Amino acid sequence: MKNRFGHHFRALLSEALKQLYSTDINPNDISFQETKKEFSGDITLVVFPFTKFSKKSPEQTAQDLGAYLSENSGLTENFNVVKGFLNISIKNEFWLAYFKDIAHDLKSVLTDDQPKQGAESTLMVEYSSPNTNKPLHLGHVRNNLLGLSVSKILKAAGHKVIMVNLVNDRGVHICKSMLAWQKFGKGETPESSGLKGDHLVGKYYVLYDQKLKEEIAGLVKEGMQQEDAEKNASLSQEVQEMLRKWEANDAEVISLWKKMNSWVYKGFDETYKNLGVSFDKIYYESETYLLGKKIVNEGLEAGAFYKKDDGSVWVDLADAGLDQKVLLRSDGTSVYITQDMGTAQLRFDEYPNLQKLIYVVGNEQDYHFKVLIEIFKKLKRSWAGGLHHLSYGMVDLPSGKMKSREGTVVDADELIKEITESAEMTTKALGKLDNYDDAAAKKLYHDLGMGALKYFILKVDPKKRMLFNPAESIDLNGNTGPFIQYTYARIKSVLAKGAGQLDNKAFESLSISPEEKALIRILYDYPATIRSAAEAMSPAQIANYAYELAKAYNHFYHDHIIVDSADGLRTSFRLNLSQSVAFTIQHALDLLGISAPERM
RNA sequence: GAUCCCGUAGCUCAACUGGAUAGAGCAACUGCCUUCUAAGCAGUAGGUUGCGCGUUCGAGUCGCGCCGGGAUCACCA
Repeated sequence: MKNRFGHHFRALLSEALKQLYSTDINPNDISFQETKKEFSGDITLVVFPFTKFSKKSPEQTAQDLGAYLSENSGLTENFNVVKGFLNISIKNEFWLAYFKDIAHDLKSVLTDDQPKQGAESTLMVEYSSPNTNKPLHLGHVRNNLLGLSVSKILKAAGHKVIMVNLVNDRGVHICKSMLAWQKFGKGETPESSGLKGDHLVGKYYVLYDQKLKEEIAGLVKEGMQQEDAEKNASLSQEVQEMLRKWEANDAEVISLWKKMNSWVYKGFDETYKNLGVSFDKIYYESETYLLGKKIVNEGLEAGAFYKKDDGSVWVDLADAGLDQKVLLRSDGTSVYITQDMGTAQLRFDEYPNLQKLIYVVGNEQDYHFKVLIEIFKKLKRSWAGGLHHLSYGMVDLPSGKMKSREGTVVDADELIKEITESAEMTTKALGKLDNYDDAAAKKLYHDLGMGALKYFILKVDPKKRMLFNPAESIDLNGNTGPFIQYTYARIKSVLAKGAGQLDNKAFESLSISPEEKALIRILYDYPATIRSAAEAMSPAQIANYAYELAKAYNHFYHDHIIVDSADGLRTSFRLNLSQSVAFTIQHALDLLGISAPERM
């Protein structure tokens, strides 16, 4: 049971078991659940587990416990027993009292309900982490949306969160686009070509691959073996040479590298802005890739790692069920994981209060992070248990996997553009643009398009692989972002109509309809939903919650007149209820990075 | 080959971590705008939860074995 009164009833039930059956059960081992809607009641206790103590039938046990709880809880209206299920109805007064609180100040209720956590619960979320050799694609979009939303949810749950990005700005793959531009670019720039910087650089990354393939094909035609041709192709040798020069700080190469990276960053900034993501701090791999060697040496001295005859350094993780892993090459240079060891150490040095370091990285790197965590356990770092890989599934297309070589990658910028245009078309077709100036209309299209996209991606459990169907992602009906946004705008419209009629708050005397009670119940669940979503690091829980709430509100809206001149108290109640729902929807959407338009 | 993840309605996803008759949306069909936004509401239809054993009062959920899909197993990142 996620509700707070679950706690109240757990303690009481524990006492009941002691009184009635002389059995000691820890209240935390007891759980209540929501009553299914086909039965009457609010919360349900499954009594089967207790029959072995009561030595009575499930029905009789439920009766006994129900009578006890009913007498002693002070919250119980009545109860009924169906088979082994004890259904308890909570008094309307309880719901109305809670509602009075949130109608008075929902914001405080939300924050008061989260555990008080100070700077000692600082968390760091690393996400996005792009390569600077090509533009962002759909896979990055899922990463960015998850990283942003998880960060916001953790903040809402009372943590201090530092959002960081680790930009992969160096390495062979970066040199490939640099080399191709140098050889074939003829000085092309974003300005001269009109191309967005990251797309321009991406173009040369692709071009490198093409040219290399051509060269290899030529060599093979001349009689060389495929493998030798790949090694001996002048392009791949030049790339290696360029990387060596980069690492040797060669002025010309560094200058080219800086120039092209600056193009990419400008392009990324635009995409990030459209996605609504931001970072508190950006790490660059060019500045961190050498970190970690010291840790390797330390581990070597401590006997946690070992050196092979050729000079390479390894860690043996067999006792953790993993393999051996290389940490330093035989020439002494560092590999990918060495860098990650260094940055992790750096971050815990920089932020001594850091409780958790959360990596938002795709599940193809599950093994990598298992290794990283085991390494730090072996090094006996106190914070090793604070490393957490938030592993998310790949994004598939209806046509199958995204493959950059086959050109089936969905480009992030293109996607954003199309989805915004689609929102524009629908909005115009529905004729909803009275009194909008151009700027407001443009913002609305963007908010709706991004609302559709973000909700579509975030409503799926992060752990699961998901299918991205472009046609469905722009859908605005049913279980979609715009449906929830629409509900918000609709409430805003009602509130405008009832302006000035919210002040009468003597709700105690009101009887409430099932639809109204359902709404209060759902509102009541929100703080616990935030906690649960934070613990699971799952924006999907927030998305599903927002949908449930919007759906319940539309049901209520359909069945009841809100602004009723004949009944001021009821009007005030329903307006307050509507306002609370609007606030909660807006809050939940914000946790997903989605904005709620005032009208649409 | 080894290890890990996933199989729920035609499609996309839920199912409060072992509880009642497995729920939503899309697509299909049927109703509801003279009343606060119809991007809405209500209804019909759609299931042997991949298959088989087992654990127990109870299994989509836990265990074992198959079948199918994916990922990882570089001195790449």
